[in-house]
This record gives sequence, C-alpha cells and structure tokens, in this order.
Amino acid sequence: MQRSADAPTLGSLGPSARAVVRTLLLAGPLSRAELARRLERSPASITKITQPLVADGLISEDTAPPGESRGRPGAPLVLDAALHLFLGVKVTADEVYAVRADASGRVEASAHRPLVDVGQATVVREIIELVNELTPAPGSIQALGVGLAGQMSRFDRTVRANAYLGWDRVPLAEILERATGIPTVLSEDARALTAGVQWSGPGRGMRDFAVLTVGVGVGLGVVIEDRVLAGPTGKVGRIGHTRVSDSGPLCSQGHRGCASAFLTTRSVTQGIGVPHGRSDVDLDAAIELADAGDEVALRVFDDAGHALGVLIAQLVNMLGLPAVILAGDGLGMLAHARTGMEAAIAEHLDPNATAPEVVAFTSGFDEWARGAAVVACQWMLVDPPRSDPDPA
Amino acid sequence: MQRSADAPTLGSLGPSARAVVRTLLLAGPLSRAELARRLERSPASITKITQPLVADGLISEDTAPPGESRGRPGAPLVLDAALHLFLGVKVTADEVYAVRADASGRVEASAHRPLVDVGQATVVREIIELVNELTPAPGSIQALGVGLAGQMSRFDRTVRANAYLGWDRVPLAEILERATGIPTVLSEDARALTAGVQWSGPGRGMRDFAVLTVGVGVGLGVVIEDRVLAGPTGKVGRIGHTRVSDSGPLCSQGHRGCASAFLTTRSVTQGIGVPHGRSDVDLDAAIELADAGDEVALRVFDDAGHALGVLIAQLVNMLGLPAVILAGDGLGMLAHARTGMEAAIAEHLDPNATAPEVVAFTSGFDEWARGAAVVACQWMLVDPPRSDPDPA
DNA sequence: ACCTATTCCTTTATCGTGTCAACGAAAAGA
DNA sequence: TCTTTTCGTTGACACGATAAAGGAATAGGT
Repeated sequence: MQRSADAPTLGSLGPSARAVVRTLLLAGPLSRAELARRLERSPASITKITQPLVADGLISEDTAPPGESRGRPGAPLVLDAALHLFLGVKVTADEVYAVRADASGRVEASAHRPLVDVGQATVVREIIELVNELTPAPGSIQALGVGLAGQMSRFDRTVRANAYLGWDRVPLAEILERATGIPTVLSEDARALTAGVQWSGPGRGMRDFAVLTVGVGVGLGVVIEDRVLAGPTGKVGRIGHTRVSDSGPLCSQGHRGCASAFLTTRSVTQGIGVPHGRSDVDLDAAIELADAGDEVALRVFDDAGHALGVLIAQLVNMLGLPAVILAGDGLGMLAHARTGMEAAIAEHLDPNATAPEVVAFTSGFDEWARGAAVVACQWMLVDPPRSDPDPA
Repeated sequence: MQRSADAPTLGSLGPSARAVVRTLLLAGPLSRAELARRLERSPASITKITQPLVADGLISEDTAPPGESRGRPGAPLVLDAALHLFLGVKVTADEVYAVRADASGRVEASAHRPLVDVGQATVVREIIELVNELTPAPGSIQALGVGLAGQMSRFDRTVRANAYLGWDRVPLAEILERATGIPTVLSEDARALTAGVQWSGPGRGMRDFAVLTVGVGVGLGVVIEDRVLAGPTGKVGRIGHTRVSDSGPLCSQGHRGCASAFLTTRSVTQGIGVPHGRSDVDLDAAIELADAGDEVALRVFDDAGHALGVLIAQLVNMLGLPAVILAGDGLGMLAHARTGMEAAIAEHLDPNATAPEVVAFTSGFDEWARGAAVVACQWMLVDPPRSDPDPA
C-alpha cells in the first residue's frame, strides 16, 4: 500500500480504510467505538485503521461534545471532506453541465456549455473544456463522473445505447482519462441523480426510497436497503408509459392515458396552450395561468397530479417504500398538482400499506451533474481502479 | 474452527468455505480455476479452501468431462448436496405443510397436518409433530426454516404481525429450537417462495426476475442482481390492490378495478358462479365451464388475464425485469387467461422496454414449504448462528 | 516422437487484517 | 477517594489471501 506522503487519494486506501471513510462521510462525526459497532469490527481494528488516516490529516478528532453517557466520552472523528474534490458532468442532447464538488457532495463551482452537435469530437471537447475550467490546480481532482442516458452499469467505462446522442459502445471514460489525466467513470444519469440524492440530498439517512423525476420525460430511481437498484442493464425506471387512466390524451408514442401524456413538460404546456389557441405557453406561463385561476390550467395540473399520485401509489404498493422524492425541472407545477396527487395516492394505495412521505426536491440540471460527482466519489470509496494514472 | 471429524455441518464452515459451497450449489460442478474467477480469489486460495472440504468428503472431484480448451483440463468439484438435509415448514391459517429437502432443494419427503385452531400451543405442536415425522435420524437435519405471513426479515427469529394467525412478537424460532434441537429460522412466506424459485426452481440462473403468485391473494417477490428484495420490513409485494381498470367488480376492501377483484380464486369463482345462479363453482369447475365454451367463464378468465398482464407490464416498466414467473394454486386458469394477459402486456409495456419472458410455474403448497427449507440452507451458508446447539 | 504453448493445480514464504486480552485514560456518581 | 462505565491503545497471535515458483496434464505443431 504505497501512500503519497502528504495527500493520499481516497482510491489508494485499503478496503477497511475506505469503509471507515464511507461511514464517516454518510453518518457524520463518529467516535471510534461507534465506528466499531457500525462496521462490526473490534475497537482495536478501528484504532489500527484510523491511525494512519489521522497521521495523514485525512481525518481528525473533533472537539468532544458534552457527553450524555456515563463513561469516558468518545473522541468524534471527522473527515475533512473539502480535501477531496470531484467533478461531475451531465450530458444532454443540447448542453453539458458540470460541477466541482467535495467528498460530502457540496458544490463549489459549476458551469455549462451548449452543444452545437452531438458528435463525439464536439462532446468530448466541451467536456474537457469544462473540466479545465473547473480544475483549480493540476492533480487536485480525484475523479471525474459523467452521467448520461443509456444502459450503463454503476461504474461503467463505456457509453452504451444512448439514444439522445446516438452513441453506442463509445469508450468515453478512457478517452477522457487520456485527455485530462483524471480517473473517469460513467453512469446512467437517473442512477447518478439517485446516488446524489441518497448521499447528500434529501434521501440522506433513508434506507429505502424512490426518486421520481418530472421534466422532459419521467424518470425513476429506487433505493432499497441502502443500495441503488439498477436492474439488468440500467433498465430500471422506464415508468413513463405506465397506464394511469383509461382515457386522456395520447403520448408521443401514441399511447392513451399513459403517465407521460399527463406529466411531461411538453404534455402540460400543450394541454394548456391548445385550448387557448396559443403556442407560446411554457411551463412558467402555464403556472401563471393556474395562479390566475385559469380553468384549463387548473384541470391539466390536477390531471398531472393525479398521474403522479398513481405512479407513487404503484411504486409504494410494489416495493413498500416509506418515502418518495420528487425531482426534476417540471416540479414547479407541484403547488397546483398536489391536491390531485394526494387524492390519487389515497385512492390507489393498498389499504394495508402505510402512506409514503412525499418530498419535493426542487433542483436544476446542476443536481444531475452533482449526482455524477457523487458517483465518482463512490467509485473511489467502493471499487477504485487498480492504479491511479499519473497526471504529471 | 473446530470441525467434527466425519460430518461437518455447513454452518460450522468458515466464510470462504461457505462461499465456495454456495457457488458450487448454484452453478453446478466447477473447476478450482473457475471458482477462483467467480469468487475473485487467487487459485492458491481456492486450493487451500477446498482441501479440507474434499478431505471431509463434503465435496469431491467429478470425472473430468471432455474438455474443449487447450491446456490442462480442470477437475470439476461437485458438492454432495444429499449429505445436507433441511426441513421447511409453511404455516397457513388452517394447515401446516412440511418438506424435507437436501441442500440442492430436492424434496425427499413431505407431509401436512390440518390446524384445528391458530393458538400458539396448537401450531407449535403440529410443527413439532411434522418435524419428528420427517426427521430420519436424530441430528441428521442441519436446520429448519419456517415460512409464514408477516413482517419478518430474511433470517428472523420472531413472528411479527401475522394477520392470519393473529400473532405478533412470538419468538417461534427459539421455541422450536428448544423443542426439536434443530437450529430454526423464520422468514416471510412470499420471500421464502421466491428464494426457493431462485435457488432451485425456474428462476435458477436468472439474476433478475419477479415471482407473481395467484391464489387466495396476489403476492409478489422480486429478485434483482441475485438478491431477494425485502423492503423496510418485508413490505414488498402488496400488489393486490393495484388499480388495473377504471371499471370492473369490487374487491373485498371495496376498491373498484383493483387486481384482487379480477385475480383471486374467490373473485374468479364468484364472478362466474353468480351470473349462473350457482354457489358451488370452485376453480376446477370454472375451468371446466371455460373448456366447454361458457361465455361468462371465458370472459372472467380473459379479464383475469388482463389484470395479470397489467401487473406484469407495470413490474417490468418499473424494474426492467427480463422475466416474470407465475406461481400459486390459482394458476390453473392460465390456459384461458393467457390471451388476455399477453394482450395487456403488449398494451401496457413501455415501448422501449423489452418484453419479459413469462414462465408459468405450476406448484402446490409444498413449494412454499420447500422455499422455507431453501431459506434454512441459505441461513447456514450466508449468516449461520454462532454455535450450533447440541442436539445430543 | 518431441517440443511448445496453455491451462490447471499445488506448495512455500510472506503480508495484511482482524481479534483477544490486558491495560491505561477519562468521565460520572457514590 | 473509590467504583463504575465507557473509550482508546498496545502487543501477541491467528487466519486468510497473495505472489512466486514449479509441477502436471492436455492440444497442437514440427
């Protein structure tokens, strides 16, 4: 275990040390005794594991809070999360978003650039541009995470079946590593968002929940027993075409009554704009109409809420989740959709199931990029690459 | 690691040895080199781990099959599953079913006894009676698994919230251990069934699938990435009251159009019996009517198939499962329900999702008991109790 | 028949990791 | 001050895994 003298990277630590760092990151300051209980190790092991970490300045002893117990108070260990920086990138069909975050998921800086086309050269160039822009000093970034649509595993190296870019089997991680010198990992974007929510978003501390995103499409991420589900090849989350009503408008694929036909931004704006003979209604305008009491807008939002509620109830019925987190840029409608949503939940929930806590998590595209940064951090703490490429 | 000279129990093995046994059990005969690759260990480790197992007669070298590779052929190792016997018990409101199975899940013997009441004394007595009946010799059974409804974890010791028996917080495992001398574990019954399907049923070799049961109720088990999902407290699988239609009959809880109202045995028999003015229609009679071309029966079965198809499509949309296994005593209707089911799947499946393989697994209550036996075996191979109680 | 490449399996020395048992340290309460 | 309780450290020790090296068994080429 060769470790550089002053600033060891998280990925270069041994498995036990990584487990300690992970636990400290997720559960805040903990005494060694508490760590021993959580990790099911003996106190002696924890001392041995933490000693070099403390010596290297990676973790330090907090000042003990006024203890409430009887015996000798524990010395809480804190991880200096700000020492470890990660970049997260989210690639959509027309824009690239990037953030710099520390190990605790706190965003320090962000940037984004439009994509003029979706060719490999263009996308790679813009990502590299953003990486350079957000890198404070060479070698200061421990890993780069890229989130984009497709059938990628948790820590993947290759873009697979991305419909928006029309890419398949593109070894993007390797390309970016060569260009930037930063270890790079890819992940399916909804999964990355879910990871971000779980580690340092509203899902923090919850063992079981779902993330339901509303915007251009309808997305889903599921966390059960602290694990983000992926399914065979990242196929979890195709929830958009779930039938939520026997009637209603058609979705873009010609289905009647499916969730997308009620929930996507496009469905909502057209559902309101068309009866009014207007084609300039965007989501904000639609919300304004509803604020002003427009009957059409109120009805469309109510229907959207209903669809959302049905999806939530189905999720909870099937998986028994105690909480559902709503996210996405289409969430602005929630104020007008909440009533319909709650009615639909009550109507469709199994009478033996307990009602889930529904949390609205208003967030922009940065949140998707932040999720990718969290995935990069998880990569280092769970399954780090064998040897770090030398960025010198 | 004290090991009895001739017949070591699976639970007394070390973690690595258990991992080897697990892999051999699930993936058939494997050479040491193949084991090393699957378990991500070095070949040297595998040799050290398997040596005592071979010496003890627990596993043995198979005669090498005609190899297709170039180098020295591997010596396939086989586990003598018949050496390790487990009992599985399934408790319903009016009957107790039990089987004796070996480590590979093969059923050697089975028995069942009616319950005159659901008091603790009665249930415990009948279970012990069945255990004695199925135990060939004292000490020959390595563990006992009990499956019953309730909110139990994977390997639980206490019955929690069992509605059928009206039990809560009953330390059944301890009671049975004291009486029988056999290490005992409890599990929620649908989860046990799913485990049985996964290890030695039609789900064998599949990493991701769902088990949908039809009978008195509608049940669900989900396996993702080789793990059986449980949710917070065994709450996965409350799928019965999922709305599958805006119209249709009421279910027992007064919901309109929910899955139970189309799928449970009671719903089907009444749906056919009432229009005919008959109260003696059971499931077999209903199937006979449909065989004879009775319009009502055909329609009811078609509706049931439709409901089943909607549930399957929703499952696949949400979790991306490539296969769904149908089980339960209500499955006899499938011949007449298949058309409706397939139509509903096609209609409700997300157009981007691949159609799941739907497998019918005709089975009786023994299958539930067998699942409990498999859970007992898993218990020994995954998380064995500290020290075996001495049955002498 | 012989050699080589390949794959498999085992042995030895060694190392990392974890535990046990014992002990010292720091608090609260009697 | 003494006891109790909990926390943290130390050293001896066991276990499990590995790397390195070499023997064993096969296919294929010369």
